[in-house]
Amino acid sequence: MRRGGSGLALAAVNNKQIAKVFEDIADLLELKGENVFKVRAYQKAARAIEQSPTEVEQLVKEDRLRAVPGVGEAIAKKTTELVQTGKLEYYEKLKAEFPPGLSALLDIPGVGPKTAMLLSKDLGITTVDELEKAIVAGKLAQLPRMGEKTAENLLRHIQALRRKTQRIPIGQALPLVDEIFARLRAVPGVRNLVPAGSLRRFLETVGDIDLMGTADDPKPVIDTFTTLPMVNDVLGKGTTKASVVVSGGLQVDLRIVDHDSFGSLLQYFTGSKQHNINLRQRALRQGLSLSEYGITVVETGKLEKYATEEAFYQRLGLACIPPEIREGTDEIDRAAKGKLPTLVEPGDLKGDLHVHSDWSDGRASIETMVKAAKDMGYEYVCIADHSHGRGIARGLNRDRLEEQLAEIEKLNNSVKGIRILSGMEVDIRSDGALDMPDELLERLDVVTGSVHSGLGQSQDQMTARIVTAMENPNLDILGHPTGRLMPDREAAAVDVEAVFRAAKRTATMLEINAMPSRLDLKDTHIYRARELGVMLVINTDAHSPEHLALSRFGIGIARRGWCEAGDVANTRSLPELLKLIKPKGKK
DNA sequence: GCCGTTTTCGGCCCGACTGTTTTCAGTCG
Repeated sequence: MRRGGSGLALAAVNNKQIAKVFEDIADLLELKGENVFKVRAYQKAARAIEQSPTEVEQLVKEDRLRAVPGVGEAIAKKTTELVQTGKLEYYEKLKAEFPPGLSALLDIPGVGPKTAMLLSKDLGITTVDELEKAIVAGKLAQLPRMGEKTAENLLRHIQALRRKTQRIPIGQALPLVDEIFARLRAVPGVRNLVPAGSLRRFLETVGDIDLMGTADDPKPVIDTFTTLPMVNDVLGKGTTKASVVVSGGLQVDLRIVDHDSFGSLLQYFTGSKQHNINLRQRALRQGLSLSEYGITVVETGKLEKYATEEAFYQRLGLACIPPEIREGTDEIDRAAKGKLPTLVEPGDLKGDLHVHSDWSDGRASIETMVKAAKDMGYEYVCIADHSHGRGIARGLNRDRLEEQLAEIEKLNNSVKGIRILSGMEVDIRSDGALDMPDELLERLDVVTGSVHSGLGQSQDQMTARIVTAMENPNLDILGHPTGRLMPDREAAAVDVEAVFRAAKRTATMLEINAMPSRLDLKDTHIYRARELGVMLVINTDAHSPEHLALSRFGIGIARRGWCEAGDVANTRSLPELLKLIKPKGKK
């Protein structure tokens, strides 16, 4: 990243920042009363750019910007200006047309562009605080189409907005859903309980939870749901759906429908929004109109119901698209051409290559961890304790590592049905050196290298440090590559593209760390790594036997990155896995 | 502003709710 006071300095602009500019532009154009389709074009481009697995800076360099869906001539030109100069004149001019802060009014549910402009023009309101004061002073009712009820609702929404809880990580949401479902399954006649929305698509955080199900009689299911022990507040309760707030402030919606229309409903509520828009656009060309109720043949007006998503997609000439990739990129085209990936599944994993024991900071003995791995049905497991640089984690020095190797050998003779691989999660020191002599690392089956200290290094330093480590022929896997720890620690400044290219060159695998607080190799990272032909590995970083089951999170995020079993090293049988490690010239 | 298995122009997803209306505009998911 370059710094400097001069306007000539090139600003590094990341995808998120570019997307934010286009979202802002969409808001401002909306306020301006521009053509809604133009507004939507900016919104669509913003989303596509945010989700782009490749940094836009890279795309500009390679002149591939137009390949991003929704980016045409005008937006490509603006993006290029933004990347090259760090500024966008069009945006600056547009912003100057409105009082600052006005678009923040759009965050209030119930306030759209028309209302925001009305408030600004007639009452001079440009901030949320001013709006609140005006409502309390009873000034709102004098405006056209604004009654007492509207004022009351707006006030409530403003207050709710202030205490709104943040999106919660999927690592917290999923166990909560498990618990709710366990209780709802006890109700007779209930079937098909599944989460929908962002949770089903396995987004790393969710804003609320949508649950779906079918039942012979919805009433007892709804009743059970609204009286669950974790429910703090019931927002609404009807014959087929209910909304509650659970402890922690998270909203959970449950919808119970007939068995025969479940497919279209689930499809609709799974989203994503852009996926559904694209799907409907395509359906219209086939003379079909889609809704949550089913598929309507436009010509005859006849509604067809679908009990399963498979049948729903099939009617449109498509294979059923896995929820994790329904993000409105090119998944529909791929489905139409029969070129959907066969995504990796939990049952594909044959081992875990990053497991700690009580030799360092794990909570269980090697034997206990190994038996737990065997219970998972694994063929192999790799003990990877910390190196001594991690003093706080009781990292192993060379003597204790020697002892541990002897212990593993002993256990391999006594424990049957699973192979214990020797390994280590060795610290990558600040200069890129590994925290254990090469002659010892050479003797290990699998070596994972991780950055645990000096996380504040500059991007150039951090990138060079990691690349240096990967150039060590003894390093097989780069552990938790960006170091993000939710919710407190941001990813380290690292040039992901450069690291991935170095991984390819040095045949180093990248770890998809399944620990829900990490998941630091993100969906877009995974997609890009695959594109570059980098081998991935899904590990849990388990510190106790229960942690081994967290692999579900690694699988979920890998699926969002379009990962197939072949992209993941630990879906291979042991001999095949060892072949992947060999080419680095060890032993 | 984007985009093309009818189109380089003329379209652009769908249904529901709310509050204010006397037939609907605005907003949401």
